[in-house]
Amino acid sequence: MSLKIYNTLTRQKEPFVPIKEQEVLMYSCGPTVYNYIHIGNARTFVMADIIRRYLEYSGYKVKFVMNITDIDDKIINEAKDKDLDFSDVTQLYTEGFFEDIAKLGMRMPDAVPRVTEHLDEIINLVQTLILKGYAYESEGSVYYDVGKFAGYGKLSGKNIDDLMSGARVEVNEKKKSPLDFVLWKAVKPGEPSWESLWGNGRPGWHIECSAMCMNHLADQIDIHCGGSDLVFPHHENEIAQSEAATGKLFSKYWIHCGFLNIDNEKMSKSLGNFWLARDVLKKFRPEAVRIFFLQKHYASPLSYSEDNLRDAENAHKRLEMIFNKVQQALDLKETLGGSVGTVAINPDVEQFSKDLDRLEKEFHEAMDDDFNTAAAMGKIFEIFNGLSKITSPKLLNDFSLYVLKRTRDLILEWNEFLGFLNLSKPENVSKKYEKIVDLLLDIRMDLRKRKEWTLSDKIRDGLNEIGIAIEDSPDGTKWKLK
RNA sequence: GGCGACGUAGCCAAGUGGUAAGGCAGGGCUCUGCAAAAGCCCCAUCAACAGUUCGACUCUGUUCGUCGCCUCCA
Repeated sequence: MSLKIYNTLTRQKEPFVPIKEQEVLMYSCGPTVYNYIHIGNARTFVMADIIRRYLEYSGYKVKFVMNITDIDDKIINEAKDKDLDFSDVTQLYTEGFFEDIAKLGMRMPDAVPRVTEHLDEIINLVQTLILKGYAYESEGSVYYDVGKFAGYGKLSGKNIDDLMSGARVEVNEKKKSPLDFVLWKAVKPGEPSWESLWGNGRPGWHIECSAMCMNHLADQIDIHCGGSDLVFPHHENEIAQSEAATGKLFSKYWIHCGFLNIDNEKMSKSLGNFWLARDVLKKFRPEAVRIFFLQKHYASPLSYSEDNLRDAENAHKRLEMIFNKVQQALDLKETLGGSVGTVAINPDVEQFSKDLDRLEKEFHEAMDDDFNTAAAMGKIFEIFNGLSKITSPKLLNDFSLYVLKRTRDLILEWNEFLGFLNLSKPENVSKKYEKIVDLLLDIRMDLRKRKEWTLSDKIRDGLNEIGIAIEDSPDGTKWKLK
């Protein structure tokens, strides 16, 4: 089975066929940097990153661009409130954005263009639209003449008449039609501005994405993505601008990520019901956040709650534990220099091996079915459930090790785009600290041998209180930080 | 008002015209000085009603409920 993608433009799932074979040009609308991103924003960015990396895993060469909008009303307002220059605001939150996406395990896009570095391209594009008759200048501003573009509304399924009748658009005498949107805003006193053919001003919202997309990718791209709230007007307007300017189809596929809801309402900065990604990440590990996202299809709304995050974190802990057991079994073989018993093939291991073939196939089918990560995660949990049964040291032999290694490698490959495990080295606990804990456990072991339970439990409870969990097992006592 | 999405176990959530993945929580058991951890096992008939069908949770219609877009928003 090959990849299918739900395309907002056609309202159906379609086979994915890029414009150029094996090469994918992909653009995602990035943040407007007037604040840190919230966890709902993060969902969209993480899903775009996953799609990008899954495409790479599937063998495509992907060029992925995500813009940063670093000039707009909200930024100007934030700068005024804080009595800062607008560039101080954008610098702060741009850096914050990079920190957040790194923490979330996203890879940097191939390019992260900023609006303020693309004024020439934007002005040229606006000029092209004027020359082609799709835009007009009015008192130093330039507007897009929506009525001139025949395909207006094709992405969002709206038509101009409906939009007119239900118009909640502000009346503006400078515009021919209330639906016309601004490409270039004439400067207002005290606001940052740039020179243009129409006097000083700044770009409107929408035009920057068209300009930077064309500049960093091409007139025609394969995938354009963003949150569902961008379908109208942002993406609709991008299409109008880009296609009017080039006469070509702008993006072949449009992918939209569902909202993150909170208390059954869309999380949004304007409603004030949001959690900053960085604050969520203080409470929950990044892998838990990713699993939380992955367990629901990207296009559906997802409910944020600490309970849901906690569930995902518990699930992650179990995956991590089982993965570590597999890793330990494989390490053990290296310790033993490759010679482990040649016990007869265990039926459980054999069964798992068969299941794995099936689950691997089903995993790929799920991912190829419009990036159904929820179903794909189900397969991963099934694999881990099977794994937990066959990591017992008693079962180790050449066959089981072969199966474990194959599974481990598969998990590592999938983790590359899903990111449900953290494979970086655990935080270094200082050697002294380790030795002190080991010493205490050594003493406790002696006490236990003498059946001095009160004292030995005192050590256990004391350690537990300061965040060190003790587990007695037949192989000795283990400890870990909680 | 226009357009769209959704309603699956205590919670989260896949999926399908032939009798429901997975996660969390919960229960039982094993191990164990106790505890913890881990392992094993158990845990739904798919909002309601009507219709199409040999057969529907899956198709059609109606009802109820929830949410989103149409204005800044990932």
